[in-house]
Amino acid sequence: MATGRTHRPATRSRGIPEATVARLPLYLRALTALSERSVPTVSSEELAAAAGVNSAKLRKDFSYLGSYGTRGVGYDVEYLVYQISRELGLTQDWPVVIVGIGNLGAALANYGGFASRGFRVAALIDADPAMAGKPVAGIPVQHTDDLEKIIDENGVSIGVIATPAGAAQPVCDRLVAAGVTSILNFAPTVLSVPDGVDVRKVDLSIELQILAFHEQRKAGEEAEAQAGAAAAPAERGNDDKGPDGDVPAVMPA
Amino acid sequence: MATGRTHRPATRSRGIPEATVARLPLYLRALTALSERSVPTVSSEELAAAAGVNSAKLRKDFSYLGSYGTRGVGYDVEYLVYQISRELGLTQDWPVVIVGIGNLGAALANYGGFASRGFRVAALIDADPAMAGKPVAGIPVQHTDDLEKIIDENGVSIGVIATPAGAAQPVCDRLVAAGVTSILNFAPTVLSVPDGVDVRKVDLSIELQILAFHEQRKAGEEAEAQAGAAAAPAERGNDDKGPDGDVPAVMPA
DNA sequence: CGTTGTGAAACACTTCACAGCA
DNA sequence: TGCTGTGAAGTGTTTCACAACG
Repeated sequence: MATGRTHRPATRSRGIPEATVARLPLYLRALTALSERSVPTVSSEELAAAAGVNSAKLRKDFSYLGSYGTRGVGYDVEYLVYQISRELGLTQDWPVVIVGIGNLGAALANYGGFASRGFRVAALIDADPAMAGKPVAGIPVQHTDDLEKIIDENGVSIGVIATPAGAAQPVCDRLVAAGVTSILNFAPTVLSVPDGVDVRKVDLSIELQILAFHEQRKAGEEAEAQAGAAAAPAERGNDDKGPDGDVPAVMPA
Repeated sequence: MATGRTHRPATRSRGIPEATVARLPLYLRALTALSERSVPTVSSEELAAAAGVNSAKLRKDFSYLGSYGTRGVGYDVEYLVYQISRELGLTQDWPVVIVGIGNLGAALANYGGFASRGFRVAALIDADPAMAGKPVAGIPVQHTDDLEKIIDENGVSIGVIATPAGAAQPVCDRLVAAGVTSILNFAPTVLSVPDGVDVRKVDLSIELQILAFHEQRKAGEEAEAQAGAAAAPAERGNDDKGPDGDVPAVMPA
């Protein structure tokens, strides 16, 4: 996962577990694909496969939303798309600003997945005066000086930070002061925000580091297996990282 | 989510919990910053603050690695940097290929956070013949046709997919067939891979959708509080004397 | 002292397994 | 009959709280 929370869940939603919320977009994506293929209904088994989870989890997740299925049949695709969209708040329009229009900011501005889900890039903001006025993804870049005005005039409550690490906290502070209450942070730094403001982060290098950890472990296991260990190879592995392996670092006493 | 499961007692195995592994890069980043400021030691409290977690969790996490602290003093910064790096496998060089050199791929190629942590962009690959030979981030783009050869010659085991959704699975299949065993997927699609291959995904729009969910909830609470109205329809059974029932958060009346 | 390291308790999430309904 | 919805059991994670120790 690529993400983190800053402080308490505060209100534990309407009883919907955070883990479930995090999967709703996944279900929505799978359902949207089915909808485009005009599939009328889908079973928990099929939908789960399409979303990459197991069916018991999916049914449990849906049970938090309500009883939207029909026993013996499955779920109505269109209806479920609507219910999940509503639950996620995607039936309304969310104006978003992206701050920091470098490579990543530009990629985000161009990313089609936003517009198609109720997110509208209301403005692009960058500190470089040379960028001002230059269109990126068809939207003219504006200067940081006008940040507060832009937030205010567009009623923006969600901000995306794609600046260098050093600029992230000051930008964050200004966004929050201007009324933004949700922030998606791509800068590799910990942001501190007041209570009531949500921060999620995406750190590209963290994901790679986690992969490297498992990759290293695989290599260790191979070597070990080769060395003659019997090591029962797990039947039925889903996605599985074997237990031990790897050179002993320190045996915790 | 590419997470593993360790069935089997694992009594003595030094299995580090997945949640802990996911935080190690965070600690490492904080420690690196301290190291650059030549701070010699740090307490769990200070380091936890810098990493954005609480100190008990941090100590517990470190306890899985070994006893690297000194009671009454704290942790030696340099030593801890080394231990965590080693644990994550960052003391070795990881050649990585990026497939799909659009906006996002280019952003990734330019991202400094990789190189600084043992990841080396060994090659950039794109299906567009017009891109071939064009340097991005100083690295010439190569054509998809040569994918297998590139993987093989560079001993690549980690691949990054930044292609459009439709191209992701075929690219994934080829990467895996060529020997890649860890994949970081930016395409908004579920990849299926054989056992033994790790996939982690980063979906930009999913993060925004999660924010929208919470944002909507905030707005709802506000309105509710203001209207002093009693709660929502709540069309679902949910009796169960479950954990803590519904959370206060909203002061009704 | 002050801070780590860690059992034990609390909590969160997942999976099982099957009753109940269309 | 086939599939949903869900208690209950199982597993993983966080937090508490304090003994151990430099």
